[in-house]
Amino acid sequence: MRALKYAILGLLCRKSMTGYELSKEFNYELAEFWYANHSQIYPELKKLSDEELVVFDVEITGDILETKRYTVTDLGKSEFNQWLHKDEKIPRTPKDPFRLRMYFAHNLDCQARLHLLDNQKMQHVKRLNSLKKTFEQYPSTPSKDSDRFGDFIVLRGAIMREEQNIAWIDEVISYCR
Amino acid sequence: MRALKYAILGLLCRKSMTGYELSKEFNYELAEFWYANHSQIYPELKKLSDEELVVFDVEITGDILETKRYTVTDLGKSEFNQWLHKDEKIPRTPKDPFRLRMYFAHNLDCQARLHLLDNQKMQHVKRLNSLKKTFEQYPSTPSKDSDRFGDFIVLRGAIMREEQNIAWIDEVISYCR
DNA sequence: TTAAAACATGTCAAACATAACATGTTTTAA
DNA sequence: TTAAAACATGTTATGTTTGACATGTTTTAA
Repeated sequence: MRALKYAILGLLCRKSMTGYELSKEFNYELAEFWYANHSQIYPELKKLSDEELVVFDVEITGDILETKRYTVTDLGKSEFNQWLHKDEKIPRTPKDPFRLRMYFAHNLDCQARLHLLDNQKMQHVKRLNSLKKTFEQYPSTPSKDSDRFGDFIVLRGAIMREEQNIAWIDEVISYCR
Repeated sequence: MRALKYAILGLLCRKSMTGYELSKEFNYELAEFWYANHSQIYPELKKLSDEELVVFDVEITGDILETKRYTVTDLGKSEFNQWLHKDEKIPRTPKDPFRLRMYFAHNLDCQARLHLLDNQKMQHVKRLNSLKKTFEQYPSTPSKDSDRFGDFIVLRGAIMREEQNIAWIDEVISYCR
């Protein structure tokens, strides 16, 4: 499937970027639905370059520091657009290590169970608050054709996901009392 | 982290099982939060056996078909229980290829976008209905100490997750019109 | 009786992902 | 001026996951 390939091509369709900049995207904004670290990104960029889906220019920062700025080619744009139109079967539900633990919860006494649940809830609440803070920066829904639309909807999705996670934990807590 | 190891140990704590039976668990019930296919399970069972966390007896089905029934040892039980008590940092949000696509939605015209969204929604509705059907088989909430409690809460979680997925898609559809 | 489905256990190659190793430059703020 | 943080690009080892290859037996239903 090579999702990383298309994630990179999509980002480069917006604007030319360096590997380092791409890496930051995956570790911050995009992280709500995709991530990759630099040890995956640099080799993938090389591959895309070999396939002539991207090209790069070398820039000099300061005196000698070289950085490669990648730009998507017409071929790259075309492959990206083809992928973008594809209907997809929904994947298997993603793995969830906490739910795996809770699946075996009957082996835990009430106190231990509530301890784990409270800890998870706290973390999800924290994440939700940070997402909400980011969301406040949108004064209104961006136009459905602006490139901020994508950011907006996935942010809304992340908020809904966290709210749902918390609601589930609350429900389990109520069963345990 | 070796989550599969603990998933298998947890299942074997309930009752002794063969690799084939474990495999079915991962491809049906457990699939809402964890999955693994037999090509992972058989090697893992061998490893657990080498580590003396499980033992097996060979049974004969029919005339000659050999099956290995695995049982967790005291050491296995102890390691499983240690793992079960562990507080865990919530992992990164799981990857979601459809949200990745929608992140780049501004490159698609309205019709193509709605086509993809409708298609995804349909699949999630289908999955939700099948989950709800399974849920109906629970006349009431199982006791929090029975081993059906785990099944019950993760099933509730799966239903909530699908409802949230559908709600998100509906919201995005409404923005696109 | 026979064909299909289910049972049953394994290996292997490729892809994907993570963390650590490796090396250096530039900017910022104390 | 100097130390820390951020910038910048790579490789390597390890572990996880998937899908295909491989081989056979037993049960069920047409």
